[in-house]
Amino acid sequence: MLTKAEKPSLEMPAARRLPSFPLTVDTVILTILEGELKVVLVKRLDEPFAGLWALPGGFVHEKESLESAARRELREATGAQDVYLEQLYTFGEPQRDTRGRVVSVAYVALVAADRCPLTPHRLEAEARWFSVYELPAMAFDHREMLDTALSRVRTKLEYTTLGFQLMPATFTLKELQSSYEIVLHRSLDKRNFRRRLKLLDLVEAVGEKRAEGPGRPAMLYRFKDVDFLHLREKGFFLPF
Amino acid sequence: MLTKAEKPSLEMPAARRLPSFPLTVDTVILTILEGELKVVLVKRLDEPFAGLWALPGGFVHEKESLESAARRELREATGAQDVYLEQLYTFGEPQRDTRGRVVSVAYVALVAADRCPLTPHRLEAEARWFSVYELPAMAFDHREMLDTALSRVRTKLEYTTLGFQLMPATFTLKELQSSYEIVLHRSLDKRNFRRRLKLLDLVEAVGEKRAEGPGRPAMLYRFKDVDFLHLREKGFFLPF
DNA sequence: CCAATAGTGTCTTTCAGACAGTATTAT
DNA sequence: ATAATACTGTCTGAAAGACACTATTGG
Repeated sequence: MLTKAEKPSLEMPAARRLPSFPLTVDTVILTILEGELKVVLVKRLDEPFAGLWALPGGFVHEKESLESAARRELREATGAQDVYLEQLYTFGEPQRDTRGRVVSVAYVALVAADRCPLTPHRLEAEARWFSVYELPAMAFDHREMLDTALSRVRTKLEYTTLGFQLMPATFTLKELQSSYEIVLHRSLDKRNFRRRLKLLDLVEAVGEKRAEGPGRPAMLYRFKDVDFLHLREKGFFLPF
Repeated sequence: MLTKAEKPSLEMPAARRLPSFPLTVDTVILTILEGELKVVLVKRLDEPFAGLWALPGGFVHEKESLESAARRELREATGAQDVYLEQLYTFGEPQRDTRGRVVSVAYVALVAADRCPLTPHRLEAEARWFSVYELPAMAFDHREMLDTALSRVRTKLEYTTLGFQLMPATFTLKELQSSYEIVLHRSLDKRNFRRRLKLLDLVEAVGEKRAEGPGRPAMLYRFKDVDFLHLREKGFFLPF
């Protein structure tokens, strides 16, 4: 564990050892699937809370950064790589894990629907997408983590380009608006939504979509390479 | 360290022990003093970085929550209690501490100028208030922590009642505006500032202030018990 | 031509930003 | 009366919110 460095070592200073704690990362992985905001949960096989559902997470390795650990969990749970990942909050109540004290650094990830393996799975445990409005009983303080994540994402959606992360490469404006509505859990006015998109100069048309059902086909759009300074002037930010 | 619980224990599951890490909390303690935004730094006596200045911090005890640990550090560094304290970010790069891997949970505290002991001191080390614009070389990644804290505080100042925390119980509108200007590091228009205060219904007059210098004396104000729902309607929030 | 969905423009209100003069006090 | 500081009101432009009709397609 601690490197036996030449000069000062964490083992030396006091006669007694420093208290140290196992560290975990837990990731709140969100996507939009089937018109709903969904989160990945895995079924626990081991105690404590065996049989309950939990956020994908695991212990931080010796020489791994926190974000690397979170990305590792993300990859194991969904196969997704290079997706948006943000540190959320650190949960460290002494009693939060019944086995002993474990501190957990929670992360949020947003993945685009088209980059999610349809059924994420790990070797160790069953994993499923759950609607954030139809959640099973959850282990540890994972429900609190999820609530914190939703609150963070909803706030940031309004003044950052975070929403991009949930979309496939091309999409219709209707689909984009739906995503916002699903995350924010309220309806938006179509004209006002589009007016604002135009004002912020966030998207550009790429072609026409063949209609899937009846009715006029919608234009396809993609996100433009955003001009950070331009956005800031309008009180809009990148999500990091 | 880990409780030897009856059933599952963190020592059991695998044959090899789980990696575990010493955890520290570091607190960015901000106040307004002498017309400047200041932060408490303590001079390090021990390696690593002996002689450099650092944020007040220390190891998390066995059975202490993270916030308790931060409050303990806050109390040791300044004597302040019952002040605003918010978790900021967790810094966990494997190489951030040269002694070995230490993960640090950073907190921000805002203290009112009249609640700061004039010269904070600890037994172990010299402590001083530094202007955030005239900083000495700092240990570890503490400079990054401070920058993160400033960014957080500035953002929250604009849409929360966080600014309250920097003020004494009563104050003039001029003083309040000065505090905002000092934190935000830009000047504000007096009339627009007051208009907004009135709109949000944040303060109430309590009497008159005896003039200290020449000129018309200013009214004294205090913060009202804020109506959370009312604020939310106006896009304003409590700071937690 | 009908059903279904995509796309667009205007009015009103609110709020932020820029800006200058009056009021009260001590000397 | 003068100097110093406190206090206040208006105009303008930008953006948000509310709201209804036209356009394009397949059947």
